[in-house]
Amino acid sequence: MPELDNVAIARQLELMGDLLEIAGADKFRFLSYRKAANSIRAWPEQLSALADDGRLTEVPGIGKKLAASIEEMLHRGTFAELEEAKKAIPPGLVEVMDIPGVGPKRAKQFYDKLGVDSVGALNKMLDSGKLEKLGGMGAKSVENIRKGHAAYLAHHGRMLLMDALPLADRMVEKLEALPSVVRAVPAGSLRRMQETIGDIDIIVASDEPEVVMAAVRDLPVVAEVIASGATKTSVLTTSGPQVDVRVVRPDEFGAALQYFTGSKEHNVHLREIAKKRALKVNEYGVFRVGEDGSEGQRLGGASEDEVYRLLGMEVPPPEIRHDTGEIDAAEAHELPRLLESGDIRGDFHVHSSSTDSHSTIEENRAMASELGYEYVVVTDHAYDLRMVGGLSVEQLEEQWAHVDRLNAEDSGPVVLKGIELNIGADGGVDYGPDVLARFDLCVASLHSGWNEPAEVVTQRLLRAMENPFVDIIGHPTGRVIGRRDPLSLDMDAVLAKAAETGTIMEVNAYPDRLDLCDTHLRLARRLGVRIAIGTDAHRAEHMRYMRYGVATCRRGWISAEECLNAQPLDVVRSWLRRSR
DNA sequence: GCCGTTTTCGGCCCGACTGTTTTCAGTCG
Repeated sequence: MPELDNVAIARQLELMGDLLEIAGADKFRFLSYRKAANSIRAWPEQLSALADDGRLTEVPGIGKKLAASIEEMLHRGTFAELEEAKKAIPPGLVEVMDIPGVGPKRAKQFYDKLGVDSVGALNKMLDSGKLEKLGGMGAKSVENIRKGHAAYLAHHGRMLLMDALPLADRMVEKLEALPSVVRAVPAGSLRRMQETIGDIDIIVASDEPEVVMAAVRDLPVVAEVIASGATKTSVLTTSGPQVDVRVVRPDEFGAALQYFTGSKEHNVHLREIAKKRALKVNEYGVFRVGEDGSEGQRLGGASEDEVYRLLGMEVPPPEIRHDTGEIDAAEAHELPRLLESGDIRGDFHVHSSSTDSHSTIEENRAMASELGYEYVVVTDHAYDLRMVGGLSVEQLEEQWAHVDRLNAEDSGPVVLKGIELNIGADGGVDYGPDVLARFDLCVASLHSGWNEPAEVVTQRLLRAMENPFVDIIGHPTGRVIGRRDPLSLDMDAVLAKAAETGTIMEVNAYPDRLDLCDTHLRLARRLGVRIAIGTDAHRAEHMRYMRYGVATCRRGWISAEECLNAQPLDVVRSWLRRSR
């Protein structure tokens, strides 16, 4: 019986919540499953370990009942209630709810009346004309679901942050150019810098909403207007993603930005706290609630600072608003000062044209200079990755001589001699200690093993970390977002070994990797493991992806003190294992 | 199903837009 990790447990609870919702269960009952799943996904320890000590109920949202279900899951791989729920509602119906325009009620109706139990089955019904005959469904509703189904097929799976950010920036720029617009800011998952984005939310401050709504409908990137009311317009853009633009009065801007930045879980928790203090928070401001429960005096909401201040809190950075501890920290005025782009002094993972990059070491160095860096590391592929021209010792000698000349020439950023080693089947690396000792630093990465069991991959990684010349582990889980699952690894064991050996863990900033991810980073931080961001640039421009690495670190609560990139060169050297 | 400095019972966040409803339900965020 393979051990269920936290994500697997969270998924089962989410499925249970979805099935309960479709079945028409009490709202707060199914919400409690989702709430528990949310905190489990972010929990730094494995629940299997907590269960052994009888500490499951320490996780917020897990009570006696869910603790028992989780114990059962850990033993049997599933739990009785879920099996029962699956008999009542086919799990395929859950996916039908992913179609815009179909929620739990309609999904249930389609199943009960037409036997729809999957997206495919719904597609057939769309063509049959039977949907129109159902109660409460008119021609327009069916047409909306038809469009939703098309959008689901075309755009199922979310877009990468790097694809969404430039589109949002362009739209914001156009809107801010309007005379009637005071401010326009992207909110939602984009502002929280999530790895992937579903749709784009933009909040606009203006006293002339109708002018803004008309302007949004006329934006050149708009392919279709889905809905357009007095204060909200939803459009499909030519590149695919849906964009929702909301207009608020300038004195409501902070409240609206806070509200639409989310996350949903963060906001729910915030409003609970407000309510306990006889306050109400909505997208228009913070209000005192009257004795009779009526909405009383408006206390503020022009800025986000004001909203949180009225609740007695510091402002949590958008990246950490997941309701995974940031609200407690904000109330206690104990939020960490997170790493910022301005803290970054260099890049620890950059390839050159000596192997498979399009850019030379000089071009990388020029980019480092443009970015204001003090140093940049060349980490070309090592010998064993022959496929991309991994370097022989002779080629390395040439590169080192070249780097020495560059560093002697002028006063640009210092180029460090690095390498991206391959972790072999036995945990060994490409070169012997005599060669490894000559690098300034070594990154070591797994480039194989996607079909190996967790124990094997974990052992390879642990072995590599016992090599005193391995300074940094590159893209530790090997995932490629939307294309390749992470390696199955015992991350607790890996990070414990990193703490023990002083090995630094990489945050690979390449936008479809972002590896380590936020949850692993929070665990690393707890264990005292240090972090290095590398862009894995394969052309000099890729070094600009550093912003995605910084965002990932921020989502993992990493501060400048914990990040190698924020240190001056002499401190960098002192953190490396080889210098101890 | 969870949770408690108002509570171990009775709460649990809030509003906009759409369509088909003749007064509101469903969906979405």
